[in-house]
Parts: sequence; C-alpha cells; structure tokens
Amino acid sequence: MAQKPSIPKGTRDFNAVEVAKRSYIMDTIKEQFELYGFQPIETPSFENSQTLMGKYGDEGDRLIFKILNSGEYLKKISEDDYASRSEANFTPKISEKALRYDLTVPFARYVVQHQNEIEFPFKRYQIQPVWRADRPQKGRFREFYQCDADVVGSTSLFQEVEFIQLYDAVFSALKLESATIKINNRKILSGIAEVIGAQDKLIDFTVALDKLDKIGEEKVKEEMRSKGISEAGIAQLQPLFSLEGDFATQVGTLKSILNSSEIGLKGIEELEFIDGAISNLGLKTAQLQLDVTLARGLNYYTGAIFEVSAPEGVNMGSIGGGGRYDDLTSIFGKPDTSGVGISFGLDRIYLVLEELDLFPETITDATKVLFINFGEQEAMACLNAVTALRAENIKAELYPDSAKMKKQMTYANRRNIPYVVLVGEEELNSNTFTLKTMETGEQQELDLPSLINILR
RNA sequence: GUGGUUGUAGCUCAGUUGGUUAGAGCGCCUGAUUGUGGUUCAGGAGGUCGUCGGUUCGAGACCGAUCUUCCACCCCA
Repeated sequence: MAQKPSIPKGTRDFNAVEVAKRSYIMDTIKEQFELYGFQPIETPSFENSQTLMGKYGDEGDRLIFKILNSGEYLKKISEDDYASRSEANFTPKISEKALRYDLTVPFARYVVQHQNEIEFPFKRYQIQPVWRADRPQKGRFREFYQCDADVVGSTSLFQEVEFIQLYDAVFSALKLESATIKINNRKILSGIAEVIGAQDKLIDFTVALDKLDKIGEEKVKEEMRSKGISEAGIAQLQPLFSLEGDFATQVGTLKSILNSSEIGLKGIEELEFIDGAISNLGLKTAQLQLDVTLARGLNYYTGAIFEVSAPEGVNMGSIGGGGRYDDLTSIFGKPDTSGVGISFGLDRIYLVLEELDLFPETITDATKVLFINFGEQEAMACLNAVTALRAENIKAELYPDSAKMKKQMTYANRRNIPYVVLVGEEELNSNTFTLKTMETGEQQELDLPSLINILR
C-alpha cells in the first residue's frame, strides 16, 4: 500500500452518523439560543494577529495557530532579526494572521467595529470552530466547536440569571440531566486577595485556589507560598478550605472573611441576587452551585464566572463556561460596554452524550426505499416513480448501474434501507411495482398510488 | 512547552530469550443462487510489522530519531 494519507493531530474526520449527532446537539443549542432572543453572527476563521495576541495571557499566545505570510516574507527580514533568535520579535514579522482561538475576542472586535449598526443591548450567538495549538488528550482537540451566546451593553444581573436558565434549558433539552452549573464572582476573588494583601497577585492566587479539589489544601498553600503570598495571608484563607453547605451558609462565611472589602461585599451582593432570582424561577434539571474556588477562565472576567462540569462519573473537563466581562471592548477602543456570555463545548458534550448513551435512536433519517436497476428501460420507469415519491417527501433513490441484483440488494442491506422496489420486464409490462420489505422479506405487487400510500 | 504511553491485514488483536514463507477472529471479494439482501457452505484476495536510521550472520521484537494515539502537567471547551 502506498503511504497512508493522514490528518494533523488533534483533528478529526466525521462520518454521516457523527455529523448527524453533532447536528442534533448544534440544532438543540441553536433552538434554545433563539428562544432566548439571540441572533446569529459569524466571523472569519482567521483574524489579524494583533487582534488575538495578548488577549489570553502568555499561555494563550503560545497556543494560537499563526499563519505564515504569503510571498517572499523572508526577504523582508533583517540580518539582526535572524541573529536575535527571538520568537517574540521574529514571529510578528513572518506572520500577520492567526486562526481564532475563541469566539469571545472576535466578538468584541465585531462589536467595536460595527458599533454604529448595532442595537444595544446586543444579543448574539455564534457556533463556529476554534483552533488551539495544544497537545491533544481526551476531550481536547486542536480544532473544536464552541457555541457562544453573549449580551453586550447591559449591566443588569438579570442577564446572568437568564444565562443560568439558558444552560438549564439546553442541557435539559439534551436529556443531560443533573448538570452542575458552578458559579463564582471575580469580585469575591479580588476581595479575598485584597484582604490577604495580595491584590497584585490576583491571577497567581486564583489559579492556585482553582486547583483545590484536584491537588488538595496543602499543595494549594504550597503553590501560594511559592508565588509569594504571605503566611499570614494564607492563614486568613483557612475558612475557605473548609467551605461547605448550601448557598446561604457559604455566603455567610464569605461575608465574615470579606467584611473589610468593599469589592468583595459587592461580589457577594451580586451572587445573592442571582441565587435569589434562580430560587424564585426554579431550574428544570440543572443544579446551581456556589464554588468559591472556581477561578477558571480568562483574565477578562470581572463579575460572575460560570463553569459547567460533566455529570459525576464522566471523566471530562468542563463542558461549558462563561462570565461577565466589563472591559473587553475597551481593548479595541470602546470603553464602558459591559458584556456577559456563556459557551458550550460541542465536542465535549458529544463525548458525554455518547458515554451516557443519550443520543436519540432515530437520529439519522436515511433513504427509505431503493429501486433496483434492471436496465435502461426499467430504470427509466423507476425514475418516474422515484420522482413521484420524492414529490411526496419520501426519501427514494435508484441504484445507478444495472449491476447484479445480489450486489444491489447487498447495498440496500448495508445502508439499512428498509424497502426495495423491483421493476423488471414483467412489472414494466403490467405497469406495477414489486415492493420488498427488507426486514421480513415479504413482497407485494402494487400500482404507483398504493406504493406511495404504503411508503408515506 | 515538560514527562510518560501507543502503533502488526479494512477492524479488534496474537506473535516465546532476536531464528524458515508474520497468524487468528470479524469484515471484504468470488461461487453454490443468470429476479432477491441479512442465515449457511466452499474458495480467494489483502501486511515494506507507523516512518527513517543503527546494532546483528539474522530485527515485527533490541537501540536512536521522527510522526501518530492516549494519559498526566501547564492551560483549557
């Protein structure tokens, strides 16, 4: 065999069944998005590097796929630039475009660029692939789909409330019950950092805290020490490590820690509002859970932070995330525009539904009847019938070649086509159709109206 | 980017301390059956053992590099 062709690592081909299952998830999400009043937009696969670089932290920059310039780009590089061997310096000179890394930053760019055509508050959804130059592992790909819904131009906390309802609505529609929507607030994290005298180390602090349930209390403290957070500060965090109970109990503990922090108390107030509203409205199947250690997400979140974890027992990272960002559009020159949004990880939801066997059985809607081809004249008569069936919205096809009957029958069998129609010399003369039901093997001779009637 | 792991027929996998012509099941093709698939029977095709290099009289097996798979870390959906 010649050298086998292949696709880049972290990418996948999808067959017809996989496409059908993916469409099912996508259509479900889309339906709920629209039910909540979001309008679709799309943005290019690649953006100017400048738009993306520096928006996701150093780690993010590393994971952005850069596109090599066209033409004789090397001729424009100076000897000094070659000699410097510095990627930070060299890369921008040979690459001016990059594949999008998420949908939020391109959306911010879109909002700023089209601000005069947009009605605010602007509610948009976007379902498109994104690319990350990451090392693949379970549920982690280099090309994957995000399904985002965001609102910009409103600071109302009712948006947060509605997004929680939207998460609940989507997962309920997908029969993915008992999804846990974890919520936290960046202001609380800022408040805690302030209280322990580590305002300037907010990111290090939150990243360490985020690992609590994964690496445990001691290792978290260790990491905080190594990042230069004081022993006294860490001691003040002690109540956090044993935070338990329902929403109100946890909030009570937090209040006692944060009583000197204005911003922290503001965060608590926001949380209480959201929780109060959700309690009032109720959720169908999802659970809302306060998780103070939740710090995931990008540096641009300023208020609420959301993350949805897969149901217990399924080893999968988060299947959705989101939050409030007060300042995202200011990096593109439009200050004071608050936004909040959520994202669904299509590819991970797929894996979870697969693992829990939650896809509906009738997900593929394939051909219902295949006409066997006996020759030119017979095929012509078949095509007439096929056309009539299609006009009745019955999925029908004619085998294109007058191959051996065994071959044509095998073909129908393999494709799980439930009915086969035979039109040979005999049927041609009597203007009838022999309909065979594949499962039972039964056959009956019919005229066209009866055929349509049975197959409809 | 760091550490580990995987690769043998279309698929799932055997293959002994390195030793003739690399096997099985399933699938595929042909026929039994010229107007009947899914069952049965008979026969058949298909592999540069991921790739490149090395050690050896001899490599699917040992060593190195590289690609790929999966996993952990970093980070993240």
